[in-house]
Amino acid sequence: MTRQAPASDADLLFRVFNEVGIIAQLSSTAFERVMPEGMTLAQFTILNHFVRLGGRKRPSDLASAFQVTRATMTSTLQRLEPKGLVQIVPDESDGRGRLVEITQAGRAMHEDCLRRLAPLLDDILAQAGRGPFAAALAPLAEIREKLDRMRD
Amino acid sequence: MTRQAPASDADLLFRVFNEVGIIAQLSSTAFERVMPEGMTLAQFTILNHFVRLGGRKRPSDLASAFQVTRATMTSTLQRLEPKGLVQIVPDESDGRGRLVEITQAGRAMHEDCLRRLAPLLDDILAQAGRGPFAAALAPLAEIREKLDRMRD
DNA sequence: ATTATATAGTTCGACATCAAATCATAGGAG
DNA sequence: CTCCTATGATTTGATGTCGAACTATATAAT
Repeated sequence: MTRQAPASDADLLFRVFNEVGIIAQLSSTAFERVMPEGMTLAQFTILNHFVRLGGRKRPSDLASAFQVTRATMTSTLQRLEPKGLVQIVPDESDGRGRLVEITQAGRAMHEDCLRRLAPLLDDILAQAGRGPFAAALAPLAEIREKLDRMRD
Repeated sequence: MTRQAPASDADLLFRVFNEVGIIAQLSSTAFERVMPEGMTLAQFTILNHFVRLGGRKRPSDLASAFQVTRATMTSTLQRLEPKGLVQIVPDESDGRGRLVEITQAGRAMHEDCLRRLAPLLDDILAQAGRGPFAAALAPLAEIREKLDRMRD
């Protein structure tokens, strides 16, 4: 039902990356459609990080945590800060660095996002069940880890 | 090894979408780093479509085939056409429509891309093996299919 | 101390992407 | 035939993303 067996290993990889690309696309736009006006997945991901782990982080540490360039992180932080969702202060111990932390408004926004996301996740679970997700998680984590390591 | 079991179904979905997002990011930038100057994954994907299936397609059909908006397809075609990789002609049977087809230069570019991609795929296979890809393909296809259907 | 190299952050230009608005043509209802 | 709605394509404005170039500070080498 899911088509024929791949003709080669290259073909297999091609198909996996293709599915991954489409799912990333569909899921991120579905997420953003239910989020509060102006919030994006990239911005939410940063708020989520601080809600889970707390503390302060340098922009470059956030960049490597999320596998984006420092330039990308600069850009995203420049949208979060004016909205008052994060606060950025100079790093006293390093004249080059800055430190990012979440604000109360940021926590509230995160809560709001989670509330709005819940029905969407329920919908997806109702449609697909947890089966394919449970089956996909471990192999995806392994692929991600290897690709990640290849970058260095 | 791959962390703890998810605390909830929502958490499971979260993690899968997170892995998918990172893999999509890493793979597309890895692809683009080996491609000829100026070629992107989005552009290659279109050439690939025509090499595999031939014929002519309307932009809106391409858009739905690749799960992007018509606006996105317009933008990508506007980069391919000036490079002479595709040709766009008016649709005689519909005054609104246009028809896209690949050119000889487009086929040559596609060949070149494939040649450059091969070592990268070999690299990935050497690092990760085909195992995780084979394990991930079917569940990913199922997830994609369900998400896809939810859009309508 | 001076110089060289590395690192943190930003800026810039390019591309992909979306949503919303717009324009043109097609097709159907009266 | 006229009007209304649907559809194909484009434009516009915003965001995320990259790589490359740049500024400033830190660290190491001599």
